[in-house]
Order: sequence, then structure tokens, then C-alpha cells
Amino acid sequence: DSGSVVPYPSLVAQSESTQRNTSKSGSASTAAMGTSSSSSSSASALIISACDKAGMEGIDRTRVDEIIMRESAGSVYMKQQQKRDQNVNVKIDELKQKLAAKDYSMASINSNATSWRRAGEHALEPIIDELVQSRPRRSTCVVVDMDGFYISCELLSRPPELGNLPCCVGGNMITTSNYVARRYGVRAAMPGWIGDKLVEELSNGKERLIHIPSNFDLYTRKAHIIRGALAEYDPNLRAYSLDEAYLDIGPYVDLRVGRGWSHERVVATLASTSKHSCEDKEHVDEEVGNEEEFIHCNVDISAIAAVVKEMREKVKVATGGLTCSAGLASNFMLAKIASDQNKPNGQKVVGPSHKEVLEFVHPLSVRKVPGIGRVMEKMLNAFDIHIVHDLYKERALVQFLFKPASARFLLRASLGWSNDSLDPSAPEDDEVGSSSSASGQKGISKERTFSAGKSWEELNSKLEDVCRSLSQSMVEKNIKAHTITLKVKLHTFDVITRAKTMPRGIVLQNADQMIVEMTEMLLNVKRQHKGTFSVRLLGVRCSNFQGDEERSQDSGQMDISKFISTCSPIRASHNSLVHSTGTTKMTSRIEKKVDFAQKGAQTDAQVKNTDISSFFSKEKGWNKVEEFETAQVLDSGTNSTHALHSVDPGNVSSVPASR
DNA sequence: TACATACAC
DNA sequence: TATGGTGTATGTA
Repeated sequence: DSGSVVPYPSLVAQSESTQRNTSKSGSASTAAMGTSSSSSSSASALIISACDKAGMEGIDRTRVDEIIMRESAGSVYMKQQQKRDQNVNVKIDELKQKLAAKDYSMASINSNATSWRRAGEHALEPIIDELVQSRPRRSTCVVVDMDGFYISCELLSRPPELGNLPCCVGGNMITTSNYVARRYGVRAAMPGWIGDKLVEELSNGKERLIHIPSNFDLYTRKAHIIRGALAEYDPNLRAYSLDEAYLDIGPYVDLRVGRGWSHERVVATLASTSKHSCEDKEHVDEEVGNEEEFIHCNVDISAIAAVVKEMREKVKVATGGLTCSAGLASNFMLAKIASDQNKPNGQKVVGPSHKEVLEFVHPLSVRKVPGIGRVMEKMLNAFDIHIVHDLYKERALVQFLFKPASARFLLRASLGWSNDSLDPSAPEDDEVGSSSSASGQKGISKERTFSAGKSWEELNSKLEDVCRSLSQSMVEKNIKAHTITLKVKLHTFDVITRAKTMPRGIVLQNADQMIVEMTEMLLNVKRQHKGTFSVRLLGVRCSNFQGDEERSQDSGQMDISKFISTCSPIRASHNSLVHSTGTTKMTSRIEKKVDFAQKGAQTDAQVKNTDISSFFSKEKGWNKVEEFETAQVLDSGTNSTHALHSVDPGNVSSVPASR
């Protein structure tokens, strides 16, 4: 922990400056201290969506922001956002204090306040080496992202002239806008009336935003068609959402380009091997034998790109004209980022070499990294970290400032290979007796927003509706849960949650049962909030599913298993690929698929080669690094690095093939 | 386990 | 007038 934080004069002053901003945020005065005006002026950046969405380059952001701010001014929602913003400011100040304390203490030891960073960088070297070395060597990861999916689906069946007008899906809340609307700043998650204002004012009254009601059946149908087309290239693709899919086309490319097979022949081969692979590993292993010689032909990257292009064309044809964009890279984080670069209807390739990867990611805003949102962006900015290169440059600082998981994630991001932060909720066909807990889903929930100020009876009625709806879904999916959570959003947008785990032997699925629990809980919440209990949303969530118990109880391997579980199966498969090519043992693509199919991925002991979590685990982690720094600074000893090195392998090699 | 946050689509 | 729903992960107590 940060230990005792010494309140230095300058820091106190800075804290106060933040407090002062509470009164009026938005365009409040810039932070008082010269250190690095962290908080205030970027307040709006957190409140307004600062991220440049595809199709919004070069628009008049100041006018857009101005209109949004004007329209939102004084709303309860905006007050809530400002509160959140202030909380982030406080966090930033705390981090700055922590840093100042560190610099101070290290300076007292060494007189050079920044030498600890160099020591930290040194300690990170082996970890970085390991990561860079185990990086996948081919760019066969593809992220396919439909262009303005919902709105494009809608426009498909309407007069083409509509496409030239600003359109969106959604009424009160916009879910997607077309590229014409985006040029007016109209985007997903924006309230409808603000979209209206933007179009009206920025077109000088010449245009109006057209709203089209959403039709999820349509999008779902189209999504299935899309997946069908894509699955020819990777039968094990991951559909992350209706409009996004993650593929590894390595196997396809090897056969199609490497061996010169016809598309049809490749598709047939891939399909036959993949389906069995889910259940019948041994069978697949046998087939692997046949494929032994074929591993990884050196396929030119432009040939891979051509395959992607062809694939996108097939999607377009299959859907009757929907376009998509794609990113092609050596891992899914890069592919995801790349998929956005040439939107709409474009693709981007990132080569696999370390150099190419860094040239691609380092100039990007940190916000482009999937997993870095508005809050993290703001915190990083406060420390003058704006682009990914800064993230790398300041890696020691980052390791010091953030908690292990975040630090680890950020380090990897700075090298262009972060966790993919995708947890595929495996939407596709649920196979035989999948009790759906087998799908890896962790929770299920329903929530409903309504106008605040309902009577107590009305509230309870709403709550019952939500319970029944949730119960129905759980019955359909054959889910039984142990824990139930009530979510209440007050008219102030403050959110309260209350959870209860049922006594042993009692499971939740039945609606009446849930209603009993939830109404009691709601009553308690109401009592705790005497007087002011105006509610705008009620939600119920069930988690802790029955049948998930026996799955994860390998106590000894907490660190590893945790890493693996946060590591998307997709990437797990890549790790194994890399590992196998890195050593002499050749693992075939088929086996890779097996990994891929094992959504739990618990067994993949090979992941160890890229696991850095153990370097940062409780005893051996950053604390160790800190020890090292201290030693380094004190007597410039060097053997601690050694210790850091040797910590891992023994611990890791005993990862059981659990299951 | 309980609660709050951040993040993604 | 007025800002969604579903799901996961992480941190802290």
C-alpha cells in the first residue's frame, strides 16, 4: 500500500484546487499547481464523449460540444456526470500524492528523485523481453466490424435517398447513426433530442435527423447470415456482439494460400475438423498427425490481406449490401484497433514484427486501446500520458501508480499486445446438454428505466415485472443461481445495489421466489433512504450459477488461473500457437482450435510462457520490484533482477491439466 | 460475499 | 422535459 502519505504543502494546495472546482465544473479554472494541470479543463472530456468515433474526423467539435453542453446544462444527468468527474479528480490527486511521496522518499535516499523509475524499468526488462519474444509471428487475427450495423440494416430496405440524409436508429436514445449523421456529431448513446438539435443547428435548419425504431429481430437475422459467411474462414470464430466477430484465419490461409486449395475444399476441411474438436480432442489429435507437415507455410501478408478482402466481399453479398471493416494483425487487440482505422468499408493490416507493431500503436491515443475508457484516459492524461508511446515511456510510473491488474494490462497495451478483454458470451449454438453454465456466463440480469416519482405500489409492480422477465430468461437458458442482486437507480442517477446469497441448497430461478427476495430488499433500501426515494430504474441480477462450483477450485494456482480466466480463449490459443512454434514441438492448427474451443481454457498450461501475472503477484510482484529499486538505489546491486527471473518457472510449471 | 466502478457493445 | 440494457472484470472491505 501507499503507506503514510505525507501531506506536502504543494499537494495540499492542489487538493484544495480540486475541491474548489466542485462548485462549478465544466470550464472551471485550470488547476492551480504548475505540476501538470491535471483535472479541471478536461472535465468536459469525461462528460462529453471525447472519443473520436469513426466517421467523425474533422468535424467542428467545438460547436458540437457547445450544443451538447447547452442542451444538457443543468440536467440531473449532467450533475451526476460532474460528480463522477470530481471523483476522478480526487483519485488523480491521491495518485499524485502517492507519487510525490515516492519521489520524496527516494530523493532522500539518493538525491535523484527519478532514479527509482530507471530501476523499475530495469526490473521490467525481463518481463518485456518475455512478452516481446512470445509475440505471435503471423498476422492472422481478424476483427470484423460491421459499419453502422443497425442503421445499415434499416437503410437496406428503404429508399436509397434516405442514406444521404442524417439517420439514426433509436428514439429517445440513439443506438447507431449513419455516417451523414455522424458528421453532425450524432452518435450512439446520445439522447435523441440532442441529436435533433445538432442536426438542426449545424445544418442551419436545412436538415432533420431521421429516427428509425430499432428492430432487433432484423439485426439478429443479419448477424447470423454474417457469421455464416465468416465461419467459412474460421469455424471457431467468436461473435462478440451482433456486429463484431473475431477470427483467426491462420488455418484457412495455410490451406488456401499455402497449399493452393480451393476455397470450397478448405471450408470443408475446416468445418469437419472444427466441429469434432469441441468434444473429441483425441479424434482431432489423430487428424493432427495427417496435417503434421503442413504447419505454417510462410504466406505473404498481402495474400492474407487479400483473403480478408474477399471475406468482406462475401459478407457484403450475403447480406445484400452491408459493408464491414476489418483489422488484420498478430493479436486481437491490434486487430480491433486496426478495424476502426479505415472505416467504413475498409481494412487495415498491421504486420507481425515488433517494429511494425510499435509503429502502429505508439502514435495512437491511449483511448484507442480497448479497455481504456474515459476515466482511465483522464487519469493517464493527468500524468502527461496521452499516446501509447507515453504509456511505454512511463512504464515504471504506470507500474507504480496502478493496481496489479491495471498495471499489467497497461504494460501489455504499451507493447501492442494487451489482454483482449473479450469475454465471449458464446452466443452461438449451445450444443447438446449445455446447462448454459457451461457457456461460461457469469450472470444474467434485467433492468428497466422509467420516469422517476412512481408510487410505492407502482415500484413494486415494476419490480415484479423485472423479476418475472428475468425468471423467464433463466428458465429458457436453464440457469439456476445462488446470488441475487437488486439494483436501484435514484432520480439523481445514484446507483444502489444490494445482494443476497441464498442459503445452501436453495437456488433461484422461480419468479415468485425472486419477487419475495427483491421486494424485501427494496423495502430495506427504501428505509435506508428515508424521505427521498425517487427511483428511475429497477434491476435484478442473478449470479453465482449452480453448476459452476466444481469448475474453479484449484486453490494453489490462483494467480495463473486468474490470468487465464481474464485472458480470452482466443488469445490463449494464440499463446499456445506462439509457444509451439517457438519451441521445436510443432503444434498444429488443429490443436490450436481445440484450445480455442475450450472456452474455459483452464488446461492451457502453455499460457505460462506469456504469463506475467506471477511477476506481479502479491509477494513476488511489484513489491519485489520495489525492494529491488530500493536495493538498487542504495547500493546499486544487481542480483535482484535474478530473483525476479527465477521466481516464476517453478511455480508455473505445475499448472495441472485440471478439469 | 457485498458493494461500487469502469468498460464494452 | 429529457441520457439505455446486458454482461464482465477489478478493487476494497
